[in-house]
Amino acid sequence: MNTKNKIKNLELNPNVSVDCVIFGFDFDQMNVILIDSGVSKTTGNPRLAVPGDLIYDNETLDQAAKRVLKELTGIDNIYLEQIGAFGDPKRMGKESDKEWLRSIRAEPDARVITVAYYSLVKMPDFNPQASSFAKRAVWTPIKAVNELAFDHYEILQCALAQLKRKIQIQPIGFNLLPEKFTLSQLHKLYESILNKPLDKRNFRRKVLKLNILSNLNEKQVGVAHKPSQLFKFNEENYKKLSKEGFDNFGF
Amino acid sequence: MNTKNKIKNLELNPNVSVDCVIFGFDFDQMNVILIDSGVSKTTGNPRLAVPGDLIYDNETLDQAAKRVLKELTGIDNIYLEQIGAFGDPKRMGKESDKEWLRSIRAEPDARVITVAYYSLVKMPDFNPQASSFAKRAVWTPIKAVNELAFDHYEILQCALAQLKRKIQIQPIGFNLLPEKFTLSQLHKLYESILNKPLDKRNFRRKVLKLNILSNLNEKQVGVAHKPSQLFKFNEENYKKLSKEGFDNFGF
DNA sequence: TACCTCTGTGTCATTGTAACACTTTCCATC
DNA sequence: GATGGAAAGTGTTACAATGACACAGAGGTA
Repeated sequence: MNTKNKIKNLELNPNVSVDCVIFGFDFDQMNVILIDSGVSKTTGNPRLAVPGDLIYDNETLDQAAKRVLKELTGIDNIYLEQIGAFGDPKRMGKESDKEWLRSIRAEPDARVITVAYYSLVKMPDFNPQASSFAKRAVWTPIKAVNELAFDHYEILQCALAQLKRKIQIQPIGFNLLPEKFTLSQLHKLYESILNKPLDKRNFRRKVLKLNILSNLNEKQVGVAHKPSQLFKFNEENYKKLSKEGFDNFGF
Repeated sequence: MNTKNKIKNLELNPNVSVDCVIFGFDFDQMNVILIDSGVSKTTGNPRLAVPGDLIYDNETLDQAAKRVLKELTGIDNIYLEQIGAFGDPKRMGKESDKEWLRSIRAEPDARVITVAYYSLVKMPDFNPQASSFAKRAVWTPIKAVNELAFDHYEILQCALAQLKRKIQIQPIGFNLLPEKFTLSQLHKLYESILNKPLDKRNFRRKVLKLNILSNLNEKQVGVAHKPSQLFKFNEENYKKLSKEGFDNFGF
């Protein structure tokens, strides 16, 4: 019998955690927020991970993901989408993982399954502020990520795969750009996510035909070349389009 | 502190379960396996659910799903794909759910999050045999399903949505048909899953162009109309096609 | 004023899609 | 053995989407 106080319902559930993969784009490449919990005594390297922690028994998984993200990075008010559950019994088996868990968990040996979430945010609007057991929380270029704690590298790869799939079906890319953006920026974003070059003319044709961009009739200023037109995402048109059974953003 | 014996590692984890949505096709409509755990004293109706139960601490989620499915229905040796995690704290809140849980769980009030899986099988090859706490395990037409225990109705709807998405990207439909099948059967299957009529000639053209069907040069026998050609799924061609970056089954 | 850099644009050939109706083949029945 | 029923099987056409491809324009910098 589990001795947790089920009446208070304010206790951490020792067996279920959530992890949040937060993507941002800096006009050059895709980035992800990682937390650093200090140097591992086992490996001598920083213990890097995606923000995540145990859930409370009285919150939904979605709520837990939002709460944990806020507690560890200060980031709030974003839409998180579930990736799936990860539950290999050995997912926390590395010695450096165990060392970390002993320092933060009441039951460091408990078997934990985690539910992963991801989200896309405008990088400049979200400056992660480390707190709780995170010593630092920083935007990291995805290409520079190699080893992460637990199974977080695998989770990141799943998140990337889901992002690729999703961006071909829904115009989620706009979450990653500022209010006003150029077609070139959008173009570069798609190339970064899909990790392949896309023909400029064909890209423009296709994205403009969708009719979900509004030309602001403003130009870039202060650039050392022909200034670009600025656009914004037209939410009303997108909603109309969605209702008509819109389903193809494929590039 | 959780008092579970973490050394033995052979105890059920009270907080995590798996549920399995198994689809089958009977040449007419889509079906799903439901278990019946007896009549609810609260509602007077049978308690129907998708097969599911708690996981053990020493098995992966995938292993748990396979084990649970086998224990409750006798079905073995199938590929299960994860749908996602469901973790509303109120997901087991109905009185009839609680009544059921008290009869089968050591900790009937524990908060349980569940990880859902789905699979497609050839219906005639799998006759579910109820065991464990399942009194009956039966193929049920999806259209006839209305109320299920816990959040299983929601899980079923998610499984259906995933099936629709998936069948447009991968040729998973063949798992639902016998070795030898006719194009009309395949056609009807797609119509059943996508829940909309598809033009016969266009469907045939498209599916034949993919070059993943082998014409067996055999005919149906004993039907009261022009007999149909029989085909089988050509796995080698499909594998070739996948490698070349095949990504469109869309209808 | 020459040059650098990125913006912005059109055509054509090919392929995919959606809509549409009649003949063929087998069995069953009379 | 003739008739009818039931599903199989088959082509064309108009239209939309795709992919490949190259050069002039606008602004800033040196």
